[in-house]
Amino acid sequence: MPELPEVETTRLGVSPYLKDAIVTQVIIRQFSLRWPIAAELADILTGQTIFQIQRRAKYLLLHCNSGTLIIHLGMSGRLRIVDIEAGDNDLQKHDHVDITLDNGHLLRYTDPRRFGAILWTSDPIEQHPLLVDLGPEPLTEEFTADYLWQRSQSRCCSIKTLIMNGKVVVGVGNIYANEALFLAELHPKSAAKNLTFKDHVALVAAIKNVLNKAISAGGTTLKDFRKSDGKPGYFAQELNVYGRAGSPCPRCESIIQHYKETQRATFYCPLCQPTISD
DNA sequence: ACGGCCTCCTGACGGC
DNA sequence: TGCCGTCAGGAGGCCG
Repeated sequence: MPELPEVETTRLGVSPYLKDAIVTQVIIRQFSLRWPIAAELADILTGQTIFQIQRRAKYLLLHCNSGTLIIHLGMSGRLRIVDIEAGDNDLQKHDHVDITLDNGHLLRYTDPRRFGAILWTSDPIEQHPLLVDLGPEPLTEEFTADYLWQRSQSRCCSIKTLIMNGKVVVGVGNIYANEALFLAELHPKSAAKNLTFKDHVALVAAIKNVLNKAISAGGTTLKDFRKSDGKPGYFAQELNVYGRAGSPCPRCESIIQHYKETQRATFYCPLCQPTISD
């Protein structure tokens, strides 16, 4: 589930419970995630106060007294807040980590595919190897058409590959890359360097637009954030092309096409998103 | 430096 | 019903 809007929704949902809470206990049931959870994590984290919950790209950063807990949800990760008293009853398959707090709640990390990560660092967070080379946040003023244009000029890759590259801009996953290219009326395969400046203006606006809308839609699920596990699909009815191969384009009713672009499912409208020739 | 392919893992779904 | 192949929202690592 987690693309940037999901991670941001998660941050908004868990922050009120985590902020200024003290960790009283850490239970790790499964150490084997993308990278192994440090054996000493429970000892390190217990007793720490969580001061601030930040998001950078798709990483959640829990700033504590003596360092930062880095959480990534991978493809299938979720966080939820559970009442301590309900804790054992609520336990489900793939609930790998519990972080118990002094306010009667615990933060529970679930991840069936285990592509996610939970890492601790006591170094300055911006220098962490996973974060140091990341591009700008798409929803900040740093991410402009001028910037993306400049980053396109030396590239041979497709525009879709470019906007999904975290060193260029973070947080644009496969769904929103597809959707943003539809809104900007650009073929995913277009060579980045062949697009005009005007194309970049449209694309940057489309990326910001689709991410903001998805975050707003996530906000509506926020209400039942503590209930079950907020089913996905709340933004699904707003998707124009993703997952809609063979269906009519919502704009012109041409049939949505489908292919693989660097191993990722890619969808486009052949009429609205014309091919750019080299 | 860059682009493309592979990989980690479980679960859902479609075809036979 | 069950078995098997295919696919899935991420992204680091490796190779050319």
